[in-house]
Amino acid sequence: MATIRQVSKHANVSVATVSRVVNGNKWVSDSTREKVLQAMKELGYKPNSFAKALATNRSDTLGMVVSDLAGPFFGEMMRAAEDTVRKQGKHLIITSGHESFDSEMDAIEFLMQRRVDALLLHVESIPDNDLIKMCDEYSIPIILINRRVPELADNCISLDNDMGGYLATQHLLDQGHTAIACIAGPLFKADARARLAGYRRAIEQAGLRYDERLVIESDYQEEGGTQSIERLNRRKADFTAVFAHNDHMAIGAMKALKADGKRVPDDVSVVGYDDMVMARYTVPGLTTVNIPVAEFGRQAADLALLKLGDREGSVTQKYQPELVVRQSTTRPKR
Amino acid sequence: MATIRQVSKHANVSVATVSRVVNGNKWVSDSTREKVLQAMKELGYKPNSFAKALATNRSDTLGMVVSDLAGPFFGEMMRAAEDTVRKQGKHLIITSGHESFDSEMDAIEFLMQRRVDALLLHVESIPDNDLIKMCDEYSIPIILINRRVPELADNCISLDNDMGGYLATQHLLDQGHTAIACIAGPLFKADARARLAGYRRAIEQAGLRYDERLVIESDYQEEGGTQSIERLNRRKADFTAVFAHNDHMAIGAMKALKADGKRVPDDVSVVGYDDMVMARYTVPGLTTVNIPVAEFGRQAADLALLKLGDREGSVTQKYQPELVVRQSTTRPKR
DNA sequence: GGTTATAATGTAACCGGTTACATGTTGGTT
DNA sequence: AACCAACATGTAACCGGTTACATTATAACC
Repeated sequence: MATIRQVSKHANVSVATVSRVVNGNKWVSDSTREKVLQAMKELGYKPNSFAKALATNRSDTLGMVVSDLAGPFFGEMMRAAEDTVRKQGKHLIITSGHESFDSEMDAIEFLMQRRVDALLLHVESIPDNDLIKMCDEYSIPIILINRRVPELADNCISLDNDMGGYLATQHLLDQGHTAIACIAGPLFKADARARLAGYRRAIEQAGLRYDERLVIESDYQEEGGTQSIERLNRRKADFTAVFAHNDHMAIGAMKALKADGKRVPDDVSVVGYDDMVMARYTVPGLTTVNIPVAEFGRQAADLALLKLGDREGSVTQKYQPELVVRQSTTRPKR
Repeated sequence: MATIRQVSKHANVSVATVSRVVNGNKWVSDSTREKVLQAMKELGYKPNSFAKALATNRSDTLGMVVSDLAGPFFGEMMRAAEDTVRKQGKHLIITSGHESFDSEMDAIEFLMQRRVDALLLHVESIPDNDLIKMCDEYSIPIILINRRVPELADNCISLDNDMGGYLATQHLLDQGHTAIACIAGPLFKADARARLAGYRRAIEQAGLRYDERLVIESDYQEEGGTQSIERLNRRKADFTAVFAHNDHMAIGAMKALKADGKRVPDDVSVVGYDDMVMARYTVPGLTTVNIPVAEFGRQAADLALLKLGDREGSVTQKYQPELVVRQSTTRPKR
């Protein structure tokens, strides 16, 4: 692969001149520019990004860590982030954190070795404190996606999960439900806690009592949703509606209800959370809370570019979820 | 950020010695090694991957181009490829080709500038000829995923699409269908042509006549599936089963059939292709052809590593699809 | 003691760009 | 003719690693 010196020889100019042509510096006469471009084409010259990054101490690349490369959630986010970054002529390197502390740290290490200009992190296993330390230590912008660390508020892009839980519950209350079960995500996760808080807020605001027996802590898996219904049954809990903290669990719950001979929504209404693709295809269609996933990616990238000084303006950092009403909810029939 | 020279000063040794410690070279005494490791820790030293890559002319990184970062198909593939690559201590940079020629070339350009050690390409818009030229020009392994270019057979990981079309059609024939419509993908794409060829082979092998009026060329979109049924109706085509070249179109077709008052599978059986996640959630569950997506990613990575000499053994390069039977197909009722 | 093999460490050129600074050229002013 | 501004181009140091080769220290053998 041709180097800048080969090009300079071939075009009978100095390396500095070639560099100027490549970088669009204006101090080059038209005739020289032509000569150089010609030489570049003839030799198939492509600048070596390593040499460039080494010399400039800039990689023009942002790094992104996601929990998992598969899954609709991350796909949309990555796409939006990449689009945004590319429009600025920069690039995005995406790595997977595999939802484990070591692996997430590994991924960050890798990106730092590549000297990325900024980090977009969607990490779940690294505690707040380590993140705070990291922001101190590394001198590049670090954006946290779908996470809220008070000390790093300026670097967080997060969803108002409390509001989401509130919306879902309020929708059921509006329809006349008064006994609403809640299948929660693992409560060590902040988003599950916030969704639960929103649920509770709606319940109490409606003048109802918050009943712990109607709340089950589960695991965000479909199977967990199924088991949660069974656990509710064993508790002999009485309810006409279920709010699950994600769509997987909602689908699991619907299966369990069906197995019990209950009809959705006639006997029990169900609301999910996330609006995954499949929510459109279940029968009945799942009423759920939409997360603006693509927005997350776009805005995280924008925020990073902003901090790098490559973009002007400001960035919204907290998003409002929206309720998507389908067929899995209706007025209680009894 | 500390450099190797700072570390060498701090530990009172030469840069060569530090480099030896970092790279696990054995010509270092234990006491010196200790000293150096200590210095590295104290300064928080992280090797600059650019400098390293520049000096060694190796990046220990593979590049991957996918059509779209979102979508379950690519997600699984990326994950499998990344896992495989990481196990070899290397890394993967993924970029999106956005299904356009310019964009795909762009992505490749970017990866070449990063001097990746090999390319894993899932591209659709770059013609065979350009790919062949590329393989000549670049001196690194280039693996083509889900594509079959005869001249580059050794670098292709592909699915036997002909077999997939055959399997789907044969399944319907086995159940007794004799009038099977086919909603094809855009025929400028090789995979659609192969699936159609498989369909035709099964039909003719069964002693039936290949009837062009039962074949519609569509666009791989859900809406296209819907329209295809309408077009078949306008042609007054008579059929008891439909084979769609992907699940999106199959779902669109089912909707159109339902709108026509026809029941699936009692009046018309439907088979899709791809086994996307949603195929499990449609009603009735969609019979479809499974693509071993994760295998694609894994094997593409393995093949590249093999060619780089970092792995031994051989790699299967053509995969057999499998039929997944669900509830959308049954014996014809008339 | 001299010779030699082996281990441990250092020196400096090199990878391929960028860029501060030096130098050369041209045309216009006074 | 002398001077200067503006433009065009070249030279060489530098970014932070790797590594061939040189050098020195240590032990072993005759």
